[in-house]
Amino acid sequence: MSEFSNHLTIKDIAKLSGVSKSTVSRVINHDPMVKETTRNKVMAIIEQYQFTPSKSARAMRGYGNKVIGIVVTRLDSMSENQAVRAMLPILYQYGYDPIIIESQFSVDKVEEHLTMLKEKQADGVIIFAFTGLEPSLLSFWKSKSVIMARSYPDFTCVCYDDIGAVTTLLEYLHQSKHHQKIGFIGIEQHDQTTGALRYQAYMDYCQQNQISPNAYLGNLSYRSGYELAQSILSLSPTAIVCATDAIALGLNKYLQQNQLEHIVVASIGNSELLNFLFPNTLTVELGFDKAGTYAAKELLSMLQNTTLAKTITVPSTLIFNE
Amino acid sequence: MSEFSNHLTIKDIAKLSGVSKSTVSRVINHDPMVKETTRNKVMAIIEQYQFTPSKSARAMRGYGNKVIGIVVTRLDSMSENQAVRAMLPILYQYGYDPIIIESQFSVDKVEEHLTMLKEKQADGVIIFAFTGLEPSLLSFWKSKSVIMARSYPDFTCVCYDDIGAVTTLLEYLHQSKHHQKIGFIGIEQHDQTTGALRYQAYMDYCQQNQISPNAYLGNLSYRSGYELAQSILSLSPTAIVCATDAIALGLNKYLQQNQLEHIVVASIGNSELLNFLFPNTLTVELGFDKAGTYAAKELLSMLQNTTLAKTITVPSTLIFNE
DNA sequence: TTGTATGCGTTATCAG
DNA sequence: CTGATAACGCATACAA
Repeated sequence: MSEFSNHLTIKDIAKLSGVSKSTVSRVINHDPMVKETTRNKVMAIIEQYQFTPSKSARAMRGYGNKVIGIVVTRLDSMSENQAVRAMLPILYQYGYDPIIIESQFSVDKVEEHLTMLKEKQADGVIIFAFTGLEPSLLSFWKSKSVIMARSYPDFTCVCYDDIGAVTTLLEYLHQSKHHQKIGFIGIEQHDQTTGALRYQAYMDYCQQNQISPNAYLGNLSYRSGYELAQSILSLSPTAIVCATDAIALGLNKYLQQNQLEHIVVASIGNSELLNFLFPNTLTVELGFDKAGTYAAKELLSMLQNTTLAKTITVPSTLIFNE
Repeated sequence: MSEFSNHLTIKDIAKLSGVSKSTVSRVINHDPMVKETTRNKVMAIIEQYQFTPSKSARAMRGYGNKVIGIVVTRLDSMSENQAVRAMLPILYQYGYDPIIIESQFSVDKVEEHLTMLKEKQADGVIIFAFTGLEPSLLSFWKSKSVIMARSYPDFTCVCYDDIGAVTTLLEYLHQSKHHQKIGFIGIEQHDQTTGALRYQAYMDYCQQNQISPNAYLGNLSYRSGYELAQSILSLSPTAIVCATDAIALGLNKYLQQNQLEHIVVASIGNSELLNFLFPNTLTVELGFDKAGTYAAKELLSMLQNTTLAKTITVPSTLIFNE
């Protein structure tokens, strides 16, 4: 009767195989103390009935329902995607269920998702930060979270080397290739990292090396790069550094349309697409996948032994296309 | 003593607020039968101690740990991404935890993930199919899964209108624009949908309309489109249909380099990128987001009342760029 | 309206 | 080596 309810428990398996609940439990948990023959007997029944122990029940007994939340800004962000792809295998390996959520750059959504994760009693969170996200929101998670792409005091963060990336590009263009007139197309400064940090790095380098700055700031889109191209060309630079691959794409398109392909374009990202369409672009890679790996491993170690907060900066690397 | 262990239970809350466990439970579950005053009393304690009932324990009591697995081929696939983004909000709304996994086009990985989900007692699965994936693998999930992008008998599937998309493009080029020499660059036929189906649709249309076919098949990459461009041009087509946006990108690049921009390019996908770089490309949209919505809703209704398997084909729509 | 007792499916402790 | 039995944290029929 009650056996028909499709949902078998160890109790049923016990009855079916003529042993006690305890023994079934032992078999399930690979207790070495059970005799070969009984183990086989029980295993047979388990296989036959396709039995799987109730996850909820064993979770209650400590065999944790380990889940960690990953809050990305957008699922289709190339950079975050790469980082997430690096995290997942690590998380799985340690028996965690990653649940991925989109914030869509909305603080409200983050809050909403965070309380949801709290209710679900998630063990930890990885959050991709964005402009406007205040650390106060995250206070509850302080000891069990890692923040991506931004550095907050008292939190564990994994950052990209925005400044280093820009500087590397500039040094290469200026010192190795002897460009003197180097322009910059970036993102408006209300974006703290991709915007302000990269712009500042450019301005700083200019000042320290007596280069007269030639910079324009727009937004994250391809179009922005395209539209700002004309302005920046008025000072006839021989090289232009772009804050992102998307901007470089737009710029390259403009240069191509106007037969200005002798101008060197440099950018940050190293996306496959840019590399294919405009292989001459000089690029520096920020290390998104490495960042993902760091983040996952760091969170895991935080969850085991309470380590103290630190900020990891992933090194950027200059790419030489063949 | 034992109260210090940070992990409070309703028992503790009960003691703290001078009521019984049951009453606390009632408050938590919004039982309307509890008196205002006692509710407030208990709520106060709950707030004060930031108490959250054990997820696992209440899961065991039926307040289910609803989780559904989403197996994508690659997290960074544009099309799947779009579909997934449409699914998530729906799933959340109904209290399900989506857990996203990558198959990386490997049957073994799918199998591995599927048993993992089975162990976790996931309630349902959405799988993005790929060439080589056999329905036999999915037998266990038959009544609680939806397959994306491919149609298997006896399973609930959400497919794209590959044939319709190609036909729409051809009809427009041939009948409205009177092109007579229309080429095709596709994917090799071992890919059943993007490859074989779209190719067949092209061949069929050619045969039915006395167009002499001019088709080449490669792989999914930008480069493939670029490399096949030369071959296809030998028959000097006036329009070329591409199986995907990526191919169209490659083709467009070749045409641009060789000043052949008078040749009309058509493709399937309608990605923002292609639209920006080569706005003259004629595109048809497959409806990835709509597919995601369908899939999620369908799975949800399957999980409630056991409906019978059906295949939904998402209609494609021709896009007119301004 | 509230408290008591019981059960959910496991695992852990202790005898046997 | 195995079998009773007591937890685990919560929900609920039943009693008060």
